[in-house]
Amino acid sequence: MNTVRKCCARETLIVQYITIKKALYEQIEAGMLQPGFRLPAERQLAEMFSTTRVTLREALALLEADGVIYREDRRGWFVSPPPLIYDPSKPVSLRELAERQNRKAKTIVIEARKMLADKTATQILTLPPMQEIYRIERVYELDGRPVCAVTHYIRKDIFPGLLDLDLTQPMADTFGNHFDLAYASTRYTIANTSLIENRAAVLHATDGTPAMHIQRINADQHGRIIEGVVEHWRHDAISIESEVQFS
Amino acid sequence: MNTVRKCCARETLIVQYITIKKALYEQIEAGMLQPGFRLPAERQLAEMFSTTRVTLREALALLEADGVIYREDRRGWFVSPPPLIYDPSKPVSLRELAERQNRKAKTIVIEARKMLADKTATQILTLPPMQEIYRIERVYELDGRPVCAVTHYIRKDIFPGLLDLDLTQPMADTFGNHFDLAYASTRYTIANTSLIENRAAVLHATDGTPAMHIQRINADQHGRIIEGVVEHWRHDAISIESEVQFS
DNA sequence: GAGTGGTCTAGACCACGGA
DNA sequence: CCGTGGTCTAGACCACTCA
Repeated sequence: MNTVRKCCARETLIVQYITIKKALYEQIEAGMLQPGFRLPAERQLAEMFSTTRVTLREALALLEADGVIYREDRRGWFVSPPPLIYDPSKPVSLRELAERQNRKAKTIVIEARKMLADKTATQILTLPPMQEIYRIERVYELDGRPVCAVTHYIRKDIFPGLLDLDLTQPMADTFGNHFDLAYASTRYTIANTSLIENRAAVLHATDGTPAMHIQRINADQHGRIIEGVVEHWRHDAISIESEVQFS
Repeated sequence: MNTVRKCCARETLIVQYITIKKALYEQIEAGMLQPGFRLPAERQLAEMFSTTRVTLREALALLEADGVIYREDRRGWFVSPPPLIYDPSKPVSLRELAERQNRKAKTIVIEARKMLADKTATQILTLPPMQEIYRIERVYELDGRPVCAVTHYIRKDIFPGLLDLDLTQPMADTFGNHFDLAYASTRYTIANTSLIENRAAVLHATDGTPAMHIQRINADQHGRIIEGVVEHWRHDAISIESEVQFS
């Protein structure tokens, strides 16, 4: 048994899972493995690298953290497609964004209902207590892969009857076409989290999958906060890019 | 032995490491554990939750992914302080940013040298081949904790003698005071990665620690690209927040 | 020098996916 | 129904940290 004993990343000693990570990475980068390609079974890979599944999975987790591969719950590991370039400072719908980058986007409605504003909603929309709002849960698919779980918190008093409209459309379009309101400004927050429970499930992800959390608070042309959006992206599926002029 | 067998996150069955994660999270949120507090030893925690170190570490990894705790290489797990609020669309130095948020920032120079532009530098600065540039590696400390590894790629022809100046100062100040140049626009990219090797070492992090990667390409008032900045933040230490008016 | 985290082994059972 | 990934056990050795 080729038991290379090592420890301590510090001294550039031999760390198996780093070695394995690099080996797999080279294969992928060299274009041997195309986006969407499924890696061999974990037990098989473990044997190929003369190690155990636990150690192998350390290497896979690293590649996942770097956005090189991703996991479908219980289905295996796949090579990540290039990320969608996303500019949160521009009011462009996902559909438009995807089209411009020659990707196919699809929006799926998971749930849409009227509800009493919970803590999150009250805070985001700066509401008084006991307000009714609309909450819409959707999933973005990119080239057939579910990559983002979105929750919209929307002012019910401003958008009466919203739930009767086609909720697979970009929200900005619906707001514009049916209510004559447009996004005039947005405040956004980006941080890292992990997917759990329902959010993981709708993205076919395992509990604990790393994700990028984007929250937007949108105001209309009258300066009113009309909507809060919380997005959880599979973090390999997205890259934030923006350009700013300083005045 | 309380061997709660479970499987599959899907059905909300009992998953030990999720349970443990939540238990620890509650303790922390309840304010029982203050920022900077060191968690008990892994073996101790494992025993407290009647499990093994491997499973316990799954739970810790989840909390780490959520930015609730962080790891100092070989020293243990600590409760994360609140993140620094960071707006990449504003030309504010880290020093100023930290001060405004009542935090203490310190910049440490790791290495500063003249070098032939490598692939990254050539690409970022849009240089012809075989150009000499300055590369400066620094580390940001926040309240005494190293949280960000920064690499500056700087046009040598535009900033002659830069290396003789005080490189612990904010780069914008140095550019302004000594060369009469200011940042006029920036293009930035945000993505996730993990820290490895040197970058991990300077932040006292373990190989594979999740990190936020921010790259900025800065132009001066004459429209020239003068500097590329690559930052790797411990991802619990930072939260991106910005506000935009659409025109 | 004791204790801790970093890394690794060699197994195991379960539930789900897909044939 | 088989193979796979998801989860877990019960150990082990090493190098580092810190008292």
